[in-house]
Amino acid sequence: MKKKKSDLLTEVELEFMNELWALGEGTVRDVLARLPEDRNLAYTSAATILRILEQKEFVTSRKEGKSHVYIPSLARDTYQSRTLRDLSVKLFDDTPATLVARLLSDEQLTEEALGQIRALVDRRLKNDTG
Amino acid sequence: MKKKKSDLLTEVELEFMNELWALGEGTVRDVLARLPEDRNLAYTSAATILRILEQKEFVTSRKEGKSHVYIPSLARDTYQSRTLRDLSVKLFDDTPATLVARLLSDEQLTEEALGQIRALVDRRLKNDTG
DNA sequence: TTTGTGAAACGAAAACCTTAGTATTTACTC
DNA sequence: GAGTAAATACTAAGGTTTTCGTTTCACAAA
Repeated sequence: MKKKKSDLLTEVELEFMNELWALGEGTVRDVLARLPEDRNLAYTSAATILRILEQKEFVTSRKEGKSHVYIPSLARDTYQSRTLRDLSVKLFDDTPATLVARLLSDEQLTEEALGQIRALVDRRLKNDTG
Repeated sequence: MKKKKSDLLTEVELEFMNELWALGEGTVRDVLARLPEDRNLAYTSAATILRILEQKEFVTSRKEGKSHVYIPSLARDTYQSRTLRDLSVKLFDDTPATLVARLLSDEQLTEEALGQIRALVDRRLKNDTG
């Protein structure tokens, strides 16, 4: 029996994964350097988070010199999909169209974003039928 | 200075809010009755969750007989938008088009859902220009 | 060999979430 | 008013998350 327990990242874990995804891979110090100026997180705290991420198998690591280099073990795309599916189920009655509807109803949505979205939908339709 | 602290519901809080949104309003017993058979949550636990939701101002309540009737104090739509904005920022570089792209790339997306999404985008574009 | 430096490992405190047992209050009945 | 059933309030235990200090370790420098 697996423990499963959600597969989703916590707030801080996501914060760290975002930096690792941007870097490709990195040490504790690499990640820490990318956090906002006012984040002020102790080195040991960052190390702990990365150790936990490894334990949860969101990253792997290799030894390089005296440091660990951490590497994401799942792609950002994959995690994005997973998150959207989870959100769909929990808050949008498992109906992606409702999710898009809500996104489109956001007043702050720019004209540019709207155009991009239309293009994406068009392309996806073309690929399906053509 | 406000406390802010995220404005987002926890897992169980969302579970309860979903029932309240479906009901319009309800007592502890009403919500409990809607939870899945195998949920097996004690009455007092459910009461605690609703009390917490009230304390966090996600619901209000009025006294009716000897019970409290709980009423959502924000619409589901509103919370959906809030969640999407949060997710956009945290996982999609604040670029809603990327979010839609990921949604569309989901293999499990049905033809029907795709059609609905296209219709939504079209309608939104028409309303903007016309 | 001792000392110094940078990193990892360990342990744990503080905050918050989830669950539920016990005590108290409330509204109704006799 | 006393009894009773149902509801709320209180309290706390156990788990997870976030944070960081202390200790240990490896290696280089004196």
